[in-house]
Amino acid sequence: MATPKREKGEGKDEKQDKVEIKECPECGSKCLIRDYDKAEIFCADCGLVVAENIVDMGPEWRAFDSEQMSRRARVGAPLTYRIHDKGLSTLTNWGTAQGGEQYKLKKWQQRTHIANTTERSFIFALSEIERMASALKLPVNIREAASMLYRKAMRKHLIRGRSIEGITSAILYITCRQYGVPRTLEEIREVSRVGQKEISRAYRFLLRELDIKVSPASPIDFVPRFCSMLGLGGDIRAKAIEIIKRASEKELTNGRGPIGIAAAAIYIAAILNGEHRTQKEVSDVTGVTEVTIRNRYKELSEQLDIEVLL
DNA sequence: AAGACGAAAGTGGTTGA
DNA sequence: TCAACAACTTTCGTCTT
Repeated sequence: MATPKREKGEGKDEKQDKVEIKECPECGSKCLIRDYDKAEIFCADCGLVVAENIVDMGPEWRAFDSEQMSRRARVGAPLTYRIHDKGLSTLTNWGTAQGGEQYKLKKWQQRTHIANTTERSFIFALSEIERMASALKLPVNIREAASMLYRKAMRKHLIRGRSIEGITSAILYITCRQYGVPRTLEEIREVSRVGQKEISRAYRFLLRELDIKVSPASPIDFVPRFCSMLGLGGDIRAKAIEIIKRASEKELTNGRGPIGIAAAAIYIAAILNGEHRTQKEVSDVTGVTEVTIRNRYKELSEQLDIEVLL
């Protein structure tokens, strides 16, 4: 796991109006994520913040931006599942034909109907992956990996009888994890059209059927994104990661949820660096409750001898 | 008034007989 | 298959700033 650090030649007076960066200077991956809200580019693989303050947005920008945000937050009109083949299949409904040309035609229609619908659902699945990945701001290589995983699941006939929404959501969840930039189940659910229960059902199903092995997510993997969402800079991110590493050495993270650990470490790191965030703020971003943040941060500060003064 | 605290009961997933 | 179990959530009253 690469340790996040500042980019080398980051001069103070270096004007960074337009930044065009193809790959991460740290790990060389093409996993750069451009976060317009926080105006920074960071690497999805190693968490390195490649560039900050890309655009200097004035206050007026904010208003425009929030409008754009709410538009982006809407995931699109609800789909109509029922009318997808209504017109065509009723065209030649002379259903009493038993043999001859009409029978052959009907058979042919049934076959192409099946081919059309599986193709349709496949196209729909890919567009769903694209839509959700876009809402989650995932880099292209993760989208491609997700599409490939869907093809694989299709080849093994794992799709039939299951909702495309559940499968595609679970596939994104899996792929993000595999690429070291895990999303929480809740984040996936927010851009999905189905509930958490169905997503995790599909998730476990896919892991079993494709026998994919996913190592449990490390709390560190969540830190860059959560920090970014809280408006916390690189120093705090580094501090939080250091806390997690020390906790991990003392085996304080065993059996604990990685998100809770990450949330607590960030909470502590922010206070230590004089940029206090309330437990509620951290809770809203991470999706774990304030109670869990409290419990984890009590454990961590106690066991690691960190003085946390509010 | 808001944030932090912690007890107690409830939930959903994992494990082991 | 079922019950025990651990982690986490929900809820809520209390203390602190």
